[in-house]
Amino acid sequence: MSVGPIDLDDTDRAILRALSLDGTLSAGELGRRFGLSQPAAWRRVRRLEEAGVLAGRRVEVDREQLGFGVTVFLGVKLATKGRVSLEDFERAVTAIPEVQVVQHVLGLFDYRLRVVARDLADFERVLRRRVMTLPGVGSVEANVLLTEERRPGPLGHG
Amino acid sequence: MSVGPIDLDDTDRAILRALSLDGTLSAGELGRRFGLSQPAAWRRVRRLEEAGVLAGRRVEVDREQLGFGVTVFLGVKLATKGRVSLEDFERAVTAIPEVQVVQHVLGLFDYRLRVVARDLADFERVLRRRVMTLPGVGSVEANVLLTEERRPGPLGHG
DNA sequence: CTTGAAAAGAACTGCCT
DNA sequence: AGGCAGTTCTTTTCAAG
Repeated sequence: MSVGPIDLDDTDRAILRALSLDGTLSAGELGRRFGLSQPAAWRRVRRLEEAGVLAGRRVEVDREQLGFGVTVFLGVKLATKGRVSLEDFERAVTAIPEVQVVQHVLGLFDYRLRVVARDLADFERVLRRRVMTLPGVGSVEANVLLTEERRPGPLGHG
Repeated sequence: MSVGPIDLDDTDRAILRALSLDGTLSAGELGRRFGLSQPAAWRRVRRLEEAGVLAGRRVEVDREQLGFGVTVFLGVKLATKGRVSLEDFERAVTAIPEVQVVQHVLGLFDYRLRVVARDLADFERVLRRRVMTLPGVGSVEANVLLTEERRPGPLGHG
């Protein structure tokens, strides 16, 4: 797999930035934008994929369009946190379909969950019947998502 | 755009689930998996795109491969939260390149940020010189990401 | 819904500077 | 590294059942 440190030049970073916004861009289009031929752009993309920098391509599903208008972030603090209880918790939380993301974290909480629901009443059902009954749960804190903005993020020095 | 409620059948949901895992799947491959011809599968994908359910295609960039080994979630509570201070905060936070996601939330915190850094020393620099100096910041709480698992999430009833 | 075909475009290869 | 030319595959659309 990864054989060592990959160093990117400005063109690689421009390609990554463009593909982060629109994953459908073809090698030809990338080449047109950044002054490369189609094969040259294609070889750069393949190199980024082989290096593991481009880790995969995903579609973004708009949950609002599917009737899931509520997104809540839960911070979970476990009551007991031995090795076994972490595994129990992770296995159980993975079985809740409304949970989109499970993050094991260090700090005030032990886990952070991204949960989607149809509305607040639906969320309350998930919280009471699914989350609060998870094995080892101590305290749970919630934040309801209002708006979210994703940014390109850093790609290294230029 | 969206003209009303879109109802999906089991095949649509199967397609969405498959594309969430691998956005490169062709219409032909989707048809093979779910018992459709290539044009039939292609028409379903196009319908999902036109309905806005398939909101876009993105590449996933592995920040670890680029030397950003540390991801931290920050919960930010504002000291003053008038309309102006929200806008000031959002404009200023957007200018920090290390900030990947800005979420305006309701609850214990006002904003949640996803921040990436090269290491903890680098994160401390971002925290002290960039985040703590944002306009209107009250208290900041941090959780360091250990592991993260994304799941398909709910797509509606069957 | 299906199959088949055709046109366009994207991906990929080899060779050359 | 990059470009050019060519081949192959997929996508996209259409015709017809």
